[in-house]
Amino acid sequence: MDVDTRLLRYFRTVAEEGNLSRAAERLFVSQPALTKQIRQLEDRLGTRLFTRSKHGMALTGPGEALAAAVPAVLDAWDGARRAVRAAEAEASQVLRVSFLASAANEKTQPIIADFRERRPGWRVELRQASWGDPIAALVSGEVDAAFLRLPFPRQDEFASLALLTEPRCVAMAAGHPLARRESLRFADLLDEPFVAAPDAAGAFRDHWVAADARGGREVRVGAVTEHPDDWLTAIANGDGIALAPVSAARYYARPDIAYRDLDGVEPSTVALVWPKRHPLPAPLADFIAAARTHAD
Amino acid sequence: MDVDTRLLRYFRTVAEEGNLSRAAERLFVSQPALTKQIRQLEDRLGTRLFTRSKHGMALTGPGEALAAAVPAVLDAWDGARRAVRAAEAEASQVLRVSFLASAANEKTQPIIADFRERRPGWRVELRQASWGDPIAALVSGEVDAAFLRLPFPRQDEFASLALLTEPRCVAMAAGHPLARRESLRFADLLDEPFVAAPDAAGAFRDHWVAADARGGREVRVGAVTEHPDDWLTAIANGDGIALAPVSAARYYARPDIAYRDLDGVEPSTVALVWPKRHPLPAPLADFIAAARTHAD
DNA sequence: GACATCCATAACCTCAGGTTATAGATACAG
DNA sequence: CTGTATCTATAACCTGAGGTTATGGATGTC
Repeated sequence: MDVDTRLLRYFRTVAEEGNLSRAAERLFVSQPALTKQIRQLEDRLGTRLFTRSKHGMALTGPGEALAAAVPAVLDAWDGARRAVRAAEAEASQVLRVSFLASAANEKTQPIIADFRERRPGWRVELRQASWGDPIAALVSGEVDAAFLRLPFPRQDEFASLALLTEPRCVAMAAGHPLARRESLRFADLLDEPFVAAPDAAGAFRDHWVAADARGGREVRVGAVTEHPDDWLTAIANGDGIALAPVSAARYYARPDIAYRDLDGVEPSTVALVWPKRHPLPAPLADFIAAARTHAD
Repeated sequence: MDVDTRLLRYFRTVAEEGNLSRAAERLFVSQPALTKQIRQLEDRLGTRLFTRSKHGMALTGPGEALAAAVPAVLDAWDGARRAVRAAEAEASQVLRVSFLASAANEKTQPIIADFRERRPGWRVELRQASWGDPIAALVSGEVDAAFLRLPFPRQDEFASLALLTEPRCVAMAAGHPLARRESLRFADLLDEPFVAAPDAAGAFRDHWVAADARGGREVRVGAVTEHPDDWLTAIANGDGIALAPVSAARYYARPDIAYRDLDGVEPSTVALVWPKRHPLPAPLADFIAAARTHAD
């Protein structure tokens, strides 16, 4: 009997949740799709994996046996994909790094140059990460590392090296009344609508609306964006204001956007992020070593 | 990225064969289906796994990395299924055993009774195996063991315990001219058409047409059958004759079939067969122990 | 007893995994 | 040098799988 790892992920999530409806939400499929898939897995294995009740789904003995065994299957496949990726990097001599916004600002190119000195013939391919899911390419193995700003989703599952920290400022439409002032305090902004990342970004989004500096008050959301271009456009249109690292004034200078110094919010830290795994592929280890020499 | 183990088996077979057309034959799919699936795997992994030429398919570096890693994935899934099956046997207290024809003849029931003494509350569920692929249920894990006659396909991949050996006779239509004789020599049968198993059964089929006793001459095939009922019908109809264990006269007695003693062919051995694996689930180990006490 | 929440089924839709037919490329033999 | 054989790739087509929405049945709680 063959099986798709998708089906095993479905099973694992149902086992963890104990409830089809919640598991379906986590998996971004409808509940009937999930119930059908779980039933199909049971039919093909020829045994019940769950008992069903009003309280949800409880694992049977065989279900527990499968729940114990599934991580090994999924980990083996993850390992296989990583082995393929490492071999492909070796063959093509390309390290893939995803990034958000301005990556590591002015440190980006020196890091890459340092790496190329350590690995003649190699190059670094930079790829834009999705704001809604900045670690997707890391998780899937499409990239080897990423320049991300702390915090990011599932941060404890990855290793990271802080490269630089810079203050955060506020970005607003050039014609915004507050744009007349050279400097602002965060307290001045509590009632302003914000351009924010999607809810799904969790702590990442909280960080960029400075949720911890609001004394429990909810942020007013003027627009939700997932890409820097959309983010800039929404700001320029006056849909809302946004916190930004001060380097944004350099990397995203536009006549219709004003950046103003800001007190009262935590600074922003850029880190190089990579999967927690031992041993690391040698080229990735070299890239990390190069980054370390340029870290603050 | 998710993957189906079917796709990994396709990849592995192509890697082994180095040729899509031959791999497609082994996998019982068409060559265009296989080329499409391999291409899809490459697209999803984002790298070439094979180089193509007139000589066929050669693995690339990433392809070799995947070829090295795939057994771990497939073995992990096999292990998961076995764990589920063992848990299910434990929960239901049922041992599943497949068999061909008359299983272990008169030894079958004493073995089962002995096992039930060792494991009160347990029972044995007997399931007919396919003649064309007698080990399918063993391979898939649907059964825990099987009563099979030696030789059987992929025999070296399984453990076995010979239970009994009996002479082979010849079965023929009751009206067959040779039915007048009480006893025959195999040399008398060389020109007779035979009722045979499918070619795919390999050594199993060779055994039952006594290929090794024919001095290199091909057998004349009067009919190909995959089930005992079809086999008996073909013999009774005079489509051909067949070698049979002498117990067939007891278990498959019919007025329209004559069984005659035969000299000049090897006897037939029934064995209990189970997967080579350590450790064995305790219930299966008990069944094997029970069978051992009843072996010749 | 009404409502909320759980899983299951029905009906439907789109696309994936297979087929056959055939094309293009290339190596080899005559 | 040409024809043939054999390799992989593509096109067109078909059936069934994996998803959806709508809804049903069961059950627990207030």
